[in-house]
Amino acid sequence: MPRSERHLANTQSPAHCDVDEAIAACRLRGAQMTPLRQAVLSALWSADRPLGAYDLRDRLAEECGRQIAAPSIYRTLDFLCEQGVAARIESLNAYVACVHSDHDHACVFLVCESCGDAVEIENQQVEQLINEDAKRLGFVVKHRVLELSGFCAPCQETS
Amino acid sequence: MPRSERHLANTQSPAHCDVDEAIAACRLRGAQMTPLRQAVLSALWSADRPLGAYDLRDRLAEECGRQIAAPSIYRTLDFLCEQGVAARIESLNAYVACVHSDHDHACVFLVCESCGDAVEIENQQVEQLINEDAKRLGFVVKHRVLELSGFCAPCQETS
DNA sequence: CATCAAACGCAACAATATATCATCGGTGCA
DNA sequence: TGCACCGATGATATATTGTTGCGTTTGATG
Ligand SMILES: [Zn+2]
Ligand SMILES: [Zn+2]
Ligand SMILES: [Zn+2]
Ligand SMILES: [Zn+2]
Repeated sequence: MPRSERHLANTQSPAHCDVDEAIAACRLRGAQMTPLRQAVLSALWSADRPLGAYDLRDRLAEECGRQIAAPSIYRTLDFLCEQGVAARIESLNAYVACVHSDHDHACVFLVCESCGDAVEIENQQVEQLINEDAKRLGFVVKHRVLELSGFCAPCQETS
Repeated sequence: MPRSERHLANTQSPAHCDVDEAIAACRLRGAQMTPLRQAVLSALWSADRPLGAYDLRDRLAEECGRQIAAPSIYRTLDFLCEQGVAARIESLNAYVACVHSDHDHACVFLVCESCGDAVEIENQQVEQLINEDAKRLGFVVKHRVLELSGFCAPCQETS
């Protein structure tokens, strides 16, 4: 199931957006949504799992007919992550479209070791607890990496 | 301040161990604590920041007089992480000695973007909340990646 | 149109991680 | 003793991921 339909099955997070909304939101913030940036974001939305930078390059190559160089891919991904419409999953060296890009939040990913898919959830209580810890230590948080790896429900049945 | 003295300054986590205790604990579990494994773990304990696999290789080279190949380093680090006496920080591609290896827990790291150091804390409430989320979705958690990047207290004063 | 900054292309490179096979040393056993 | 076995390590090559530097193009703006 591609990311664009995934929210139908996710009971955790009521607020969602789609790729067009994400693009519109970036434009509203004054960001340049170039063809490449839109193409990369679309590719992430239509993927059924997190994509590495080089996966993305190959997928775009098929669509565009030409090879886009690695630096362009990385720059584009950096941009999309800064805009909050995509996110990097550190434990996979891969990227996904954020399904909650209509509001500020810390993405939490459940990454299945069997099927490779990553589901995004949100938990404001966790965010708050972590912020309190950081504050107590005088640590100013700029970015949060919250990833759980394991086995998703469908993959457990088949084992 | 190397990791081996760090606990004196950490008000968060009362329970701590040192490198010798960690080695002893592995032995009790029946794990083979070879010279290489002990050397790598000691290097992590005496480091004042997370070390990449190749950093470790270079440090060990100075001590041992010979180059240890990358695969050996990675195998050793995998072993130490499985034993719970070290941990990988995904957002840095680097490794640290775990300061709470005397009991099971999810490591939480506060990673400073300025000085590069990572302080480990523990938060059982966060662990529990995350486990509940996972359970609700039928997801079986095998591993948790909880990392906050930002700026530590000392580094804020100097900016 | 002229100007300027941001985005992009391109080539080379660096850093991180893995695959594969050979070797070594202890353990158990004929 | 001689030998098969197994886990740990060594060694080489290679794969994957990410970056730097620099020149060119693009597009917004006046
Ligand atoms: Zn998100
Ligand atoms: Zn799965
Ligand atoms: Zn720990
Ligand atoms: Zn710092």
